[in-house]
Amino acid sequence: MQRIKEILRSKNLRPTKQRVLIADHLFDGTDKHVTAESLFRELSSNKRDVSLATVYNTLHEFCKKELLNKITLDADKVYFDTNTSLHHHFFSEKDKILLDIKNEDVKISLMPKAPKGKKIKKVELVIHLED
Amino acid sequence: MQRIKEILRSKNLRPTKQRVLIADHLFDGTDKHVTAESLFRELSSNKRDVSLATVYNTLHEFCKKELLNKITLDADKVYFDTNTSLHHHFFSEKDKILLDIKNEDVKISLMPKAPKGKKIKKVELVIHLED
DNA sequence: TCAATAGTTTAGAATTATTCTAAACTGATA
DNA sequence: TATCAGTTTAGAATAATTCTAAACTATTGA
Ligand SMILES: [Mn+2]
Ligand SMILES: [Mn+2]
Ligand SMILES: [Zn+2]
Ligand SMILES: [Zn+2]
Repeated sequence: MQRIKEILRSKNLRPTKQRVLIADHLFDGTDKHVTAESLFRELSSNKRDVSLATVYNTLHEFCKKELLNKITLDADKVYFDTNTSLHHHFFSEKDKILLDIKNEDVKISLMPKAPKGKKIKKVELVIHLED
Repeated sequence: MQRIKEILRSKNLRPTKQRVLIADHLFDGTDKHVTAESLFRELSSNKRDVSLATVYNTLHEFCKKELLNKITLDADKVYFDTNTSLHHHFFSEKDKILLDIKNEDVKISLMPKAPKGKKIKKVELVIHLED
């Protein structure tokens, strides 16, 4: 719990009850891809300590502070990735499931150069799956 | 106009007034990335010959018949691509603009293998841009 | 210790892209 | 030309997300 509070403080986020609960759930050491709804559901399975609005607020703040990465490859459902290291994804549209691809399992040996006046912010490889 | 009707007939789509109007606009030889709204706006600039529901219906049908490709990389806005050949995209989240990357400008020399029981449907490289 | 306050949480309303429904319409066919 | 499957449509419904504004709370400095 102290570890979680440290993480929050280090990002200038007050360690409120709700943020600690959310961060504790998210940063438990296992990589996760959550949606606002899935996270809200998991948190409120027992007690209702966090509102949906706070889940949204917190996910966005965590993104801004680079504790999470936002992934949008499905209309109407944004995923948040606790694995903030460089990596890619498999995506099964049918199952709505995201799987990590380790960065070393992909090699892009030729990349186009960015259009004039723009910089490359992120290179995202999505491998869409079917059965 | 006859060319457009041929395209539709070849896909077993009745060349209705609305579909011809839409297809004529989409398949004019230049590659486009449209949204339902943008297409609806462009079509109804003068006369109102097509309803928004029909725009949605038609875009989905054209996708099913592989006259278009669906691209979802922005929550709440689906893009439809008239360029159905193999290629990738730059995406500027700020401008909400998609730019084609020619397939030969990208080389992926190492690809992970699909998870057991799944096949690779599509490999999508999205290069996110910033200023 | 505690008051002040900036930051945070919240319920519920609003927004918005998209889908659904069911009735009216129309292109193809015989 | 009648028939009917296929198509279009307005408007309602849905659903993820954002907004609003009032209540709450962690922090801080007196
Ligand atoms: Mn939507
Ligand atoms: Mn949405
Ligand atoms: Zn991931
Ligand atoms: Zn394209």
